[in-house]
Amino acid sequence: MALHGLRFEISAVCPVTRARAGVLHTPHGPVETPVFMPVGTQATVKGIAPRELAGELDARILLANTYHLYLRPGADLIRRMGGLHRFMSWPRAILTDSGGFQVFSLSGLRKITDEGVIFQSHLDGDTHTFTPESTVDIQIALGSDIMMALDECPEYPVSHEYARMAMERTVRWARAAQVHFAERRVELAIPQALFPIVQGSMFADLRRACAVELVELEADGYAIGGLSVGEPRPLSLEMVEATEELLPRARPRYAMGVGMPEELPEYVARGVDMMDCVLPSRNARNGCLFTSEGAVRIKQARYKDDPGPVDPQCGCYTCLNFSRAYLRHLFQAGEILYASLATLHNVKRYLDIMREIRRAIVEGSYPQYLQRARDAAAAEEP
RNA sequence: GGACGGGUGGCCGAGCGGUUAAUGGCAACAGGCUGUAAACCUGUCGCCCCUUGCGGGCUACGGAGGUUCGAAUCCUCCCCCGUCCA
Repeated sequence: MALHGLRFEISAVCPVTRARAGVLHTPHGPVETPVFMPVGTQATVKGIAPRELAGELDARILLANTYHLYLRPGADLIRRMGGLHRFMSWPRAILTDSGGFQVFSLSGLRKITDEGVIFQSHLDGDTHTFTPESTVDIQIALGSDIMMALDECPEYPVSHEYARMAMERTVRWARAAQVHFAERRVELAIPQALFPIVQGSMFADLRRACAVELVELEADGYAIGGLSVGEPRPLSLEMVEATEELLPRARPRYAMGVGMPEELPEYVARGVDMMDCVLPSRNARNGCLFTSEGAVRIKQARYKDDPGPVDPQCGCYTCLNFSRAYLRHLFQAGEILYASLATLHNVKRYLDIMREIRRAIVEGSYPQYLQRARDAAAAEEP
């Protein structure tokens, strides 16, 4: 049995769906799952202070990005400043993405080889190389609680042949990362965890093959990556279904980069414990607020003189104190407070959804919850 | 009173005889955003018409005339605005 840096306790299991509720015991505190992890790419969830994240929002874990922090301000600097937690004054858990997604999204600036990725910085064009080993080292320097193995996230659509090649490379990289990490873990006596990432594009056979290979690593947890890259929504869920049953039940599963609010219960129903997505924060800044009654595009003229709160059901600072008219005004005026208030609300919405989901699982009523969520989502269809 | 410089679509501002309903920018409006190159990007943006495809009609560059096949662009007068000189 592998030495797990991360204890995962399953506290309740849905008798009908694949959903389960648990607690992830990280070096920086417990994380109740299913969990949504707000994205703080550059060591900040844009627009929200850690005081709010840990206080009102009560987020237990954030995402940060290896690629961005490596380029700026540099992993070594962050290490010298006491590590990422101290640097950004976030005492709770942090998961760092490996930079694999940037390999995908910066496709014009990179070259993939078996050894790793050669890419150009989007900041100054400098050439850099990421290898499975180097990204582990960077993440160790950052001091994240959960590190991700370097992977290749293919675009969509892609041929079966290419998807297979990328998947096999991702498996090789995951092994290399795991071996390197195992050495470093013993050497440094660090409590961090490392997740490999299941790839295989939208081909169930490749997803399964990948999962089988990765499970042999006896990793701390498993991520399902390469979703939400432009494919039809049902495909994402199918890929999770194809993968999930092969992953060890005792380990956390992380669906990377998903999803829309109404999709969250669907992933959980398919056995996903962890998710992250830029939607709540990015869409907030771009004028789209998620509410219990669907999306409110606060930038629309119809809210110009709307005195009501963004979401009457929401108890966040924004909803308790400000009108839609005021928020729209702030958005129109380009005021920085808008981003802050809007992001606070959207992230709260996501975290609230996850808390509702968890409560339903624990109470044994998740199937009913899921049905209600589906009905509500269907009612909001145009 | 005189000398210059100006008045362009919601605003600023190009154009200075013809493919100009009129470059740009801003504003406005709509849409998009899924491990964040994103406080970003795309589209629309005079009015009316069969949504018919680079389609048709009307009204437009301070006002009124004029020159010309053709004018926001040239000429005349008038009205405003700015700067300077008395």
